[in-house]
Amino acid sequence: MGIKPAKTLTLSDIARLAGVSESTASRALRDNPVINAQTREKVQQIAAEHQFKVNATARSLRTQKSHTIAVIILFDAKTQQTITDPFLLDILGVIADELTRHGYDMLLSTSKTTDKDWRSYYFDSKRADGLIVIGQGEHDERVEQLSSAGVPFVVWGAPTGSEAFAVIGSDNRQGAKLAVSHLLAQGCKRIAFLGDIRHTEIEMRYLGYQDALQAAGIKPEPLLQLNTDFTAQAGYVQTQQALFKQLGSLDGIFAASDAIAMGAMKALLEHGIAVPQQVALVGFDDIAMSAYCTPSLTTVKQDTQAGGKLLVAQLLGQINGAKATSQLLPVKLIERQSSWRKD
Amino acid sequence: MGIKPAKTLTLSDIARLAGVSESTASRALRDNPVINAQTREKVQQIAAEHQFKVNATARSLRTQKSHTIAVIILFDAKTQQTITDPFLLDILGVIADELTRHGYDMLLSTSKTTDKDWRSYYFDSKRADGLIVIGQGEHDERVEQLSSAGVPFVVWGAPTGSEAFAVIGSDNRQGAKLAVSHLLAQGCKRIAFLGDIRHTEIEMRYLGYQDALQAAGIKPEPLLQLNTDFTAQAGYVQTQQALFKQLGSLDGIFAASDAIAMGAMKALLEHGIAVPQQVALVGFDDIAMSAYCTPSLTTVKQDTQAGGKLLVAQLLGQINGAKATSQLLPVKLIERQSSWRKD
DNA sequence: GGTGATATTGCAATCGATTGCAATAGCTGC
DNA sequence: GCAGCTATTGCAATCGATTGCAATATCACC
Repeated sequence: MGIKPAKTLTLSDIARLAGVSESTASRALRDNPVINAQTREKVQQIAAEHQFKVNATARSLRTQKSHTIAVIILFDAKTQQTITDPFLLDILGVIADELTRHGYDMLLSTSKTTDKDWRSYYFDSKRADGLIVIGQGEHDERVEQLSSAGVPFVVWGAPTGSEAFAVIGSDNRQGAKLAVSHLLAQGCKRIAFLGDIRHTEIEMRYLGYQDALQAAGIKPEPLLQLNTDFTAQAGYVQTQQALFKQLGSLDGIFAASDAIAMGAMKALLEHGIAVPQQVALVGFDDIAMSAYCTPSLTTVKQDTQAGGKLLVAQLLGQINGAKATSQLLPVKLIERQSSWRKD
Repeated sequence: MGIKPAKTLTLSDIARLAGVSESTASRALRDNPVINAQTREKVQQIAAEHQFKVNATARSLRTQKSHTIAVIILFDAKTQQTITDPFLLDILGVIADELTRHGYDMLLSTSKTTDKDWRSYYFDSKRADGLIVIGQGEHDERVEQLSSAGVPFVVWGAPTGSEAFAVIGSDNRQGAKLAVSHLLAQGCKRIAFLGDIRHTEIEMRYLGYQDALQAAGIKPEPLLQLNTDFTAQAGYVQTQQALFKQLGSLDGIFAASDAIAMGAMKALLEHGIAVPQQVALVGFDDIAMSAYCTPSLTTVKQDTQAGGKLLVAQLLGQINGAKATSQLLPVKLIERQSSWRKD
């Protein structure tokens, strides 16, 4: 108190202080080469002295560019819970850094809220110049809408090669195949799949799972696929149920995310089942924690660094008129203790 | 291609279509009671038909309100890495939901980028009406600056009762005291503290640690406090080093975050040290994973739900002229296997 | 000295919505 | 039939910056 919040200065104030017109001041601040060097420096110095900052709103209105990207995190419409998967934070961090590096602001939203119509809310209203949608979810219609509306946007999800918009994502199928082949190589015969195949990405992982089994001459058993939400809790519960039921002879589990895998591991250990000796376990994502559980978790590493950068690059390119293309990112199997049977 | 992005309509288009003036259209859309009911409905219907959305930029410029809050995540200036702690995602999710519930957008930024001056960048430029700063860090000067500049903002950190701005945060000291008292009650005699006390919040936890020891007549040993970053890796490394060094007689560890605790647990188990029998372990935060490691992690639960809501409520209140006040949130000890010596 | 080219600067319109104030129409009551 | 109200609507200014175009100054060169 006592300190009166100095009324923010406007460009016209700066112009007056520098003894030039608003237009000159504006050009000087934007380093327009048409302005005399001395004038430019004088204006810039005065602006700096007074800590003048261009009013972003006015600029946006005039230039018709918000220099802002909306990032929308989709999550399960059923479990109306907040975002929790650590993997999200990973990729979000990369996107945030990339955007700021390019001079863009990031508007973050979880889909629950702006339920109906992102396009209207973020794009038509000029809040954002483009959208990044994370999690293609269950073939969301809202994404399809976007593509037919000329809105610049990219999706983190499962590229199929045939979609009408740009999707960036890991090679889920190949990753899953690597994981399951690895389990088979460790001697596993009956491998369960924990993951909700109604999500496109997970569906691809399930296909990779089947690929690996078939390549080994094993017929996939539909009963071994258990729809599981993206949480440790869901992994725990499903594993418990699976073990209590007819699936007693399991000797391997492939979980569609590391969080699920950790839940599964908990359930196994609680039942006195040795990991990896009795049941070998592989996850997906390679979140930071995976290396630090016991036994440490074998998993398929998604390259969030490359993914985030690519999302941003493609989107900004699209905003500048280029055509964005889908892209599949290579993945890598990280072998750790949860699957490693050395004998 | 083929689909031409229909030029977005403006208010004046709607007004023309409805056969009224812009002012009437504007008032009709905002449910201004001075407008005739029939006129209002006609305008609203036409607007809906054409999916008209008010240009947020123009509105912001005219009303001098952005209806946007900037959320700034501070992290260690030393380890210039991206945000990774799962706890952040927790509270971020709550804040995001709360803000949208109040009709505000959320601009997210990590401090690395807008290094110098958030006030200028977010507030002076009118990008945001207020700021939420997460992680008070090491007595950041930039926060102090804010308070003397009349910018509406609140901080998630460690309320001391004497700061010049509103800080919301958990009762870190009490939480730590609970945790360490619990360890003592389990029979621990020499308890290490893993956490970087240059962070205000961690400093408070260290004070609570000392409180508990002193209450039990034990003199805290400075050597048992090890500065540790907020990662599982740091927890792992520090624990390893601690064990290799002179601290062989440890029988308890209090980690300043769950991530650190999990790293510590890994190191202990790798060395064949039984948890909790030889060394009992307690963390802080209660992130989702804590219940699913093995042994499951005893921890101090922070109420992110209450915290996020309070941050938003205080900030919006402040924007509307109320005075924001600091507040200490109660915490709760969650006893799990990593510390429970039943005998 | 005159002509044209070049370097700088300023005028004024513009982006799209909001809002104070004035204007009009319709109605009431005497 | 008219003063005085109320209910509605529209005019025009405004928020703050950007930019096409015009205006002026300066200089070179013949």
